[in-house]
Amino acid sequence: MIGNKEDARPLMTATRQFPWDHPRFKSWIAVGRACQVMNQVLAREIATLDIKPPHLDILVNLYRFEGLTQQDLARKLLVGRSNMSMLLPQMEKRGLITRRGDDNDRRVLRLYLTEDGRALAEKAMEIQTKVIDRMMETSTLEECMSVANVMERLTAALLLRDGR
Amino acid sequence: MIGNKEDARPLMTATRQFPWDHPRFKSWIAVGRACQVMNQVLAREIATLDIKPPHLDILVNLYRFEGLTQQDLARKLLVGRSNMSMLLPQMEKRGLITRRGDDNDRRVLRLYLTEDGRALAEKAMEIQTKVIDRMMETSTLEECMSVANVMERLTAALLLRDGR
DNA sequence: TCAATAATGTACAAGGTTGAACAAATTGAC
DNA sequence: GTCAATTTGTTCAACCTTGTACATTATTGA
Repeated sequence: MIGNKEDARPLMTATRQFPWDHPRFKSWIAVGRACQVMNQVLAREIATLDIKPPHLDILVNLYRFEGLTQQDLARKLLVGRSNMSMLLPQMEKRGLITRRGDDNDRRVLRLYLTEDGRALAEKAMEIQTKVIDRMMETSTLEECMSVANVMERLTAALLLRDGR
Repeated sequence: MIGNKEDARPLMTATRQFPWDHPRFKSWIAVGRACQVMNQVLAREIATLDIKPPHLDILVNLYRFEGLTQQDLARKLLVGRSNMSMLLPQMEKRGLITRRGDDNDRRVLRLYLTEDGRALAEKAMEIQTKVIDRMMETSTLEECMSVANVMERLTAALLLRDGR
């Protein structure tokens, strides 16, 4: 025989293992892409309200948790304090939120939605819900819950391991 | 009877349905958070190579698909052309890539990794793979593949529906 | 009580991302 | 062949995000 099995095998198994061939790698890349597309679509949709994703996140969180401090909010959104210091004054000037000092701790500013802010938040959440529904309707509820499960485990693991 | 069944029911069903109570909404929020944490951890890890996530994406894609044009690359990464026009000259100055004009179409610039770029890409991909593995090891391979499946369907649906 | 330490919010510089306007090159229709 | 429409890459201004340094206020411990 000119080419026996021992000759051929190494050529196959020696082929470099590229990251993009790993199932976990591929899986995560898909997640990243989905997120990116999602954010772009969401950004386009809420542009009709003249806000962007970061403002949406702020509105939703203040709608849900009134009286948060800037630090609390930054932690919830996983961004830096300085980020809040840039965005919140804008939104205050625009009449969407108010910042009131706390009497017990004069370092902190507590955040509240104004009437306009609350109304805008509701409109924005309606849009957001519609986009998410449109997106996730390609999956069963069972799949959605499985995805949520995986993501929560994974986030917890990473946060525990690598601090914030 | 003072309170019959018809009285009680409305009080239950009339409670406002908040977006964050919808399984699909919650699921998606979990995905977004996971992505955010992941990118932050990845950014910290590859900072040792003095690059940031966007540079990593570029390196990996050029490693895999040599001779892409700037437009091709931008489309793959789902970013604007102008973004590439800002980042690529930096990377060229740094000696990681070369940009050569195409003789058949003198508008386009084709992109190639240099030796340094290729070496850096390999180091970066190693780090990226390690981070992803660490993150996804909280899930079974089966779950990973299910997640990938959901994400791909969802991305396709959104891209088809809302253009790029 | 008083000093060291920590927490909160701000200011600023640096850098990534975008969209619009632009020049150069290609394509297609007539 | 010629002119309009399209494609590619660049420039620019605007905005978001980050990290660092800073001032102010709380908390802790001698």
